[in-house]
Amino acid sequence: MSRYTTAEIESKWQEAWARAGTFTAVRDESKPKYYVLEMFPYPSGKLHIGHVRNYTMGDVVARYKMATGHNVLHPMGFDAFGMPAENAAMAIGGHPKDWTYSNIDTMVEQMKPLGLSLDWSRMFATCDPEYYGQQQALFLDFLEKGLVYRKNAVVNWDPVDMTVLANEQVENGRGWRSGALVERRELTQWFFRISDYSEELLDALDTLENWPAKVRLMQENWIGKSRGLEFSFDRTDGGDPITVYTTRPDTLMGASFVGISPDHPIAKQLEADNPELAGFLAECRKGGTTEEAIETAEKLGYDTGIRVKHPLDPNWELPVWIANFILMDYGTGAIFACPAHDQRDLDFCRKYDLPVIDTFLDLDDPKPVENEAFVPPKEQKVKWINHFAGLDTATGQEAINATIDFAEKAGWGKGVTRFRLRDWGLSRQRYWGCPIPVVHCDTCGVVPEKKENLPIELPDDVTFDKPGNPLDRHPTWRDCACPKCGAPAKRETDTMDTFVDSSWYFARFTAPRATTPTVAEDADYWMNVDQYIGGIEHAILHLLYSRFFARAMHICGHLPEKSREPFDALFTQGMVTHAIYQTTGGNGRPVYHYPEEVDLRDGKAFLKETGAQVTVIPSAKMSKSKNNVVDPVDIISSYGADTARWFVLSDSPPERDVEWTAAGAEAAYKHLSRVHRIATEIAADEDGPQGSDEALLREMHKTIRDVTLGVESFGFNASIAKLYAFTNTLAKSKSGSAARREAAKTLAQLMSPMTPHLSEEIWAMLGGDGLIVNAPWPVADDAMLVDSTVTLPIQINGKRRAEISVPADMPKEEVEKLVLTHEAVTSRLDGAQPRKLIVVPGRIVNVVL
RNA sequence: GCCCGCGUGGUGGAAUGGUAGACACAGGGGACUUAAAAUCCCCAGGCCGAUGAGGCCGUGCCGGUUCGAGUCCGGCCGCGGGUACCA
Repeated sequence: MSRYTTAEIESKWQEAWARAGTFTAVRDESKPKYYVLEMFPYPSGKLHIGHVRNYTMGDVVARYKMATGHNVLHPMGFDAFGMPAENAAMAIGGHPKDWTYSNIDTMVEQMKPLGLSLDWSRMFATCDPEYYGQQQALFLDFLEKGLVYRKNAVVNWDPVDMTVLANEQVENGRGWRSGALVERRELTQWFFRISDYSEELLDALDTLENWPAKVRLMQENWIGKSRGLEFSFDRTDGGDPITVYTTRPDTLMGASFVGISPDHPIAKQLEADNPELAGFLAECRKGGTTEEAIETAEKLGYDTGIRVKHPLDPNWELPVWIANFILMDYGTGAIFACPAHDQRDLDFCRKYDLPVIDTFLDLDDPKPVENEAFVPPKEQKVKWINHFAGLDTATGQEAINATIDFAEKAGWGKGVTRFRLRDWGLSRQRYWGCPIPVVHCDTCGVVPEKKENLPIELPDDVTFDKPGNPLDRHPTWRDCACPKCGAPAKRETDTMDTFVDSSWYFARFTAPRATTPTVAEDADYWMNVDQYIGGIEHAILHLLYSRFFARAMHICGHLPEKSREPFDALFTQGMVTHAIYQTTGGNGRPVYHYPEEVDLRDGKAFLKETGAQVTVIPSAKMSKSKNNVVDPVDIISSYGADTARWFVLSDSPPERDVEWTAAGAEAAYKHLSRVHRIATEIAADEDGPQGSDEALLREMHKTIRDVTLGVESFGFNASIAKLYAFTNTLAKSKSGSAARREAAKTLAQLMSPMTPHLSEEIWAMLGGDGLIVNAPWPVADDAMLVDSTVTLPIQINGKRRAEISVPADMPKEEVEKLVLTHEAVTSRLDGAQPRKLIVVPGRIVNVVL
């Protein structure tokens, strides 16, 4: 009997697919196209079991679509620019380019044995000059269409290293290398005008029916459309009025002070001749730029001494404070505070002893605010105190609308719609990214490069021995001629955010070698991505930026109208986690151990070498530094690719995190061996016993239905559970050999998206036509799916007490009669009539006593 | 802080508002074997009961809607993701 020898089987079929060119995508108008895409990886150097899970899911979809008659595009590439390459160059020497390409080679080598249905001929890395040169062309087109501009924006500034830090390089407000306190500093940066598309990006979310609702909701909140009132406070000193924006104008009678951002022009103006204020502002500018850092920082305030008049009462004066929690980026950078109905304002007012004035009270419990702000939902009716628009009881929303109307009629304010979404800053003061193709000329200003000069390539001769951007200190790269006047000029040394690279790679895959960003025929044929698969961590930024880019590319003629939304369906998969094994070293610091160094006994873990007990931290995200990363190469070499694929799909629902266990991998291998053995037996048993076929074939058709449903709805774990069950049925079946042969072939087909090599092997063994990868997907016969009898559970007062077996089409009245004579019911009814009898045909019966 | 998720046996998990725990792992028992491996069969949420019949409890916690809630609603707790320069 042939054995399940994975190495041999897997390479054999991979060669067969390669010879047949099975996965090379070619335009073919006679078939419906299907574009499956998994978010491409960052080339960290090692393929991670999480990658295996992600790509296997995409592969299941791709192979299933092939089997259902689609012309499939399933490409792969690398998101290859970014900080880790520069960090590696700083830490261990070498060049980011060499590090990156060597990592890519390694990862491709690790990916190929998985037998993924990828069209490798389309592969590229975003750091290929052929790719980023086309990205520079896009940038120039965007510039021409007014989609890019420059303005000031704040960055994390390390005052010791004299360099800009990424948010992740700021730890507890300090630079990760220098340890210096980080400051927020302004730099001139390039921006994409994504906020011009706020309304459209928001509205179009409704059309993305095949996206997870949670992702649409997150994007909706991120875009953050709000309606509010904009108006100005007049200053008592005659200075320029202070314009504020508020979403709660109904609370104006509870105003306590006017607050402005530390970055507000008034603050900056006062700073010049007020050293005390300058000190305060310096304090405000400490720390990183993240929203989290700003929101959770201690609330600080400074009374500017400026006073303003309340718009509804000229005798009411309010102080103007500078407060560190007010963002210059949102609204007008100035607010009025209503402490009674905003916890942050209340905390601030209590700290600085400012008045707290109630504007409305709870209908049921009308007590004034003390240390907890009263913030009811906007739909809740409340009791208004002295409302200027004459309201008594009304909801917050009604009051907001009434207030805006009132202010507009009175002429002192106007209702405006604002968005939280800010323009996308793309400048990075780093080397390993796509150079921004512009030149700074003393006479012409900022001048775009000529397209014929693209790509503007990164210079290779750079060093990372000093902090900062090596492009800035490169002796010759910066120097160039102005494309406009020819005079000596300087290149832009900022490179692009790596989110730019990943915002259009899906379009580039449709024509990866073209000398323009895209080619109309290819983009028209292959776009949109029919199924996009990736991590939930990309729910907002990557997906929102890509949606913007698709629109911008359409405007510039690089994508068709239909691609304004480039991803028709989105699926977000969970992470693969693994326990962390930790002991404490002599210096009291944690020491992390690899899984293979640890023995598991009686639910406890011990070091193999010393026998010392190890602390187990369960289900942590795999991380190189914690030594809990499982290398899929080991699993593939021990058990084969099909086992790795089968295991990452089984058990956990794809959208949820999955815990990797070696035992699970071994069990998956055992199962696949069993399937191989069963198929081998059936293949050898051509003239075996003839038995009843009906039951086996019925099960087979139900399995076709259930597995298909699972694959179509990303319920791969459910499909696999059905395949286990059907394998058990087949193993025990006493059916005739022809029926068993048909069942085994169908089983191989249903497994083929998950375990393509084993399925090809079994298909060949049982005399299937051609390659299984080209075989049409089995179709369930409806007639075989209906059962003639059903089991109905009988509940009494909602608790299951008995069950009856009835013909599936038995009328409700007959079921009721049967139930009322059932012993479990009569004994409890004790002669009385039930209060209610609920019969859900084919499902359940509930008797209410 | 704010936004979005998730929470079910020893473990991973299943369950269109309708029999909670399918399927699998680990575990226990048995068959085969000189023995082991491999394979095959059986058991298995907790408690009470006798290992039976049967009963009670049980899907993070508290409350609600419903004939019926793991599922829907409100409030908490815990964990995870994002928070605009990690990708």
